[in-house]
Amino acid sequence: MAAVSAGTVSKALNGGGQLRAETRQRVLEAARQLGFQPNTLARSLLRGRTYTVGLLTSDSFGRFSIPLMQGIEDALGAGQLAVFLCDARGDAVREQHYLRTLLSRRVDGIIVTGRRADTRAPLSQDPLPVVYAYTKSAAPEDLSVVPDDVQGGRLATEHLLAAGRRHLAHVTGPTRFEAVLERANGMRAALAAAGLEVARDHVLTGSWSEAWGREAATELLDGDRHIDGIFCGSDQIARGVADALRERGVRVPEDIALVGYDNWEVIAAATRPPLTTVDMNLEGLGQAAADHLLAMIGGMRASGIVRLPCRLVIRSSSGVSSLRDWPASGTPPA
Amino acid sequence: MAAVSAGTVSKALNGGGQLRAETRQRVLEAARQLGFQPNTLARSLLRGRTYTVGLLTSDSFGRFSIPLMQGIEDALGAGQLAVFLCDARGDAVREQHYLRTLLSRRVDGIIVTGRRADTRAPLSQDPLPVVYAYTKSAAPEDLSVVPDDVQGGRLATEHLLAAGRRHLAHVTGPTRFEAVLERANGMRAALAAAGLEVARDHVLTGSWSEAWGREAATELLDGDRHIDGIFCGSDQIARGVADALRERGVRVPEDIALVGYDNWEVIAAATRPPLTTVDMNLEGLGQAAADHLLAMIGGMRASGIVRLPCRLVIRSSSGVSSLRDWPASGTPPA
DNA sequence: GTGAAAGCGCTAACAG
DNA sequence: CTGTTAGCGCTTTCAC
Repeated sequence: MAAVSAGTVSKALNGGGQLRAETRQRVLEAARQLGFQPNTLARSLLRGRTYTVGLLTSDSFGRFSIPLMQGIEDALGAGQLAVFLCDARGDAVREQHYLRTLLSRRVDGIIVTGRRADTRAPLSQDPLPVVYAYTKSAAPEDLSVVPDDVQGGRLATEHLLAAGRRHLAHVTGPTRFEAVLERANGMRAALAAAGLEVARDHVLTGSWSEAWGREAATELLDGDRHIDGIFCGSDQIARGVADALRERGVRVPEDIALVGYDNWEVIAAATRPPLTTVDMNLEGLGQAAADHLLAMIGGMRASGIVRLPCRLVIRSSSGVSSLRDWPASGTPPA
Repeated sequence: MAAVSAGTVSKALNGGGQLRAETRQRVLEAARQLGFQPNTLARSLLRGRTYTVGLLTSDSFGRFSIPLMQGIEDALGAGQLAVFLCDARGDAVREQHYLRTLLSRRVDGIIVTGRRADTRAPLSQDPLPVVYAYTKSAAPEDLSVVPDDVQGGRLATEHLLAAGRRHLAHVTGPTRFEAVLERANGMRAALAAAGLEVARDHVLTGSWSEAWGREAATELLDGDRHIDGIFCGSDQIARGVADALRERGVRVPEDIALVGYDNWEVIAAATRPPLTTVDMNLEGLGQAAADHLLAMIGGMRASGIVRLPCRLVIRSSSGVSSLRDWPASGTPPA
């Protein structure tokens, strides 16, 4: 239509080569009129790069995957990379199937995500850049990006200490989750730094549910323990605790200050009073993972475990009003 | 390696052509040893089909998108189709950008999803199969798959009627959502069928939040209304209502039976008492949308609005114990 | 039965 | 400056 050869069109559209401006205009105009979209497949075939990455969830897409995916999409979409979605549902066979699919589609790299930040078996796919996000690869030569749950636990505890609380309890989830241990360790570290420690019967482990939160709160009140602050391993637990306390006539935060974990908006904001809680900044984590992957695709080698800091979101359950510890518009330090 | 030509390899791997069994074996063995994965791009280039579809969320991936995506992935993954993820964040410019990307990548079709089942502008992309899932295209020649919210409202109401309740109220979300109107219409229809109607001051519209549920419950109790059943437009609202009722000494379900909407497990199951609620079966909806898309890719023409039935999930808030209205293992009628 | 050749849509290198 | 050629990895005729 522009009466030029295919090669010339290519140069015109990609801004390359030596072309007369008039010719370039003519081609561009024709392309516009025809609604011409260059065929990415052909280009990929030639270049050996697809500008596509695979997103492989080992567990189903859940609440944690959403912000993570947004962050990943953000970081990759800006770089014009497309994302292939693969939900293995925790099934190794499905995962293997998806892995083959991604390889045959020649993705430039893969991001593997989990439901909890626990350790998992590596993909063992030598020639391809892989980043593990919100899950840790058991292989030390892999790169994993996870939230720093020790720091998160510390953050929550320091906040309670800053609020003048000295008799803290911890109500958390099942000990088989690494996060449970790490958050508790963070708590202990913060207490130790203040010359305090947490009594053995002030740490209650159970499930991640509200029901467990209510049960644990009851147990804490029934014993003869003096408690003025509770750090909960999740917002769901914290909500259960808050409900049980209120129904027993214990005031939050006046009598007992409360800090949750996850910043699950729909839970944390609806709790009475709204929960101060630790935010793992999963969107930032997704972005960081994607950025690392891009670097690896670019030839950079990287391995080990990158821990990203959590931040505290302050609402009223902790009785301290102050700004968030970093500005909402800012990004967490990488 | 198998000492045959590329053409022969192709026939061997794809099971086509006339080959000696021994040759085929030799090729297969060599492919296995080499870990050979045929390059899907090259194949797509040739066939003119990519076995890939785009998933375009107009709103961010949220709670409703998860089951939807699972259903879509299920239906497509089984057919060996891959899914490109595009999150337009409700931004028309981003959406346009993604649309171009998908076209240049030559997807076989597109599924457009929304956050609420409301009407949206069509993609106006003539030559490509498109299905709208959990959102309705304004163009009648497009195909949209949405939950039947009128039927959902009817289901909830009939259940309350079956529980012997006759004085029903409705606490729901903002009237700008089509679902709010449709669910209310379903309620009215069910009541009319029983020779009843709902008083104007028994329908309270507000936001989708727990706080609104609490506020509305208080309002209902403070007025001099006799109410023995409340149908709530969402589980969050229902939870707020349940909390407020309990705190006012009203027993659920003995004094007032409660039915929610969404079957948002984490809310519905944690409510005291656990909520009977309407499930829109979004996973099934995703599957149906994907199946329709496959049919369209296969050459079938289809248009209009497909409404999929909701089902009732019975817990204790409605005071009726019975089986779900269809077996958990079954699939909803398409 | 198997190999050789052409071509999917594009771009890079080289001619002209 | 622009056109021609070759080739990315695969499948599909068509000879042999």
